[in-house]
Amino acid sequence: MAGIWLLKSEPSVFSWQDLKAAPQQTTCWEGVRNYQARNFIRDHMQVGDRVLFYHSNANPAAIMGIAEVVKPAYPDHFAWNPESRYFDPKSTPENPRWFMVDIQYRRDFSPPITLAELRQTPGLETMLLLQKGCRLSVQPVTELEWQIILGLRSP
DNA sequence: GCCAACGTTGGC
DNA sequence: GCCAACGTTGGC
Repeated sequence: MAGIWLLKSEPSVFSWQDLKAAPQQTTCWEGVRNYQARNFIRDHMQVGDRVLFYHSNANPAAIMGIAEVVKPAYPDHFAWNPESRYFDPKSTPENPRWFMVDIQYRRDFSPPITLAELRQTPGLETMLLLQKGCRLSVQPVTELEWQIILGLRSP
């Protein structure tokens, strides 16, 4: 069964609007430099997985909409570029340390689902995003959490 | 801008 | 393997 994920992005770095404006409304998800997040990407993400796109360090912090994984994990070549902010000299083409997927826009939540709204929603109390101190930028989402969140913006 | 929470690094 | 120091995240 296809997985469900929540991806965090700071809108000042890469926003939901940036995704929608990208060619084919698709982007590579470069720059993940945390091992736990890397493992989710490399070992568990599949084409067709659904993605909640979350704006962190934003006002307000919110889930902006839904995207989908359209390319399976491949080496994050930004790690090999000394000019990149994501450069990591310990990652090489022969032995890549970091991986990314491509995601494509699917639809908006209108309005976005703010962190405050998520916190008020019954059934989401154990969602990883809402746990104190959880900084993980790639998080698995349960089917139940997904259904509850979709229900907040059912057409 | 503050600061708590967390992950990583590196000396020992 | 321990753990202090440091850097980063991210809500507020």
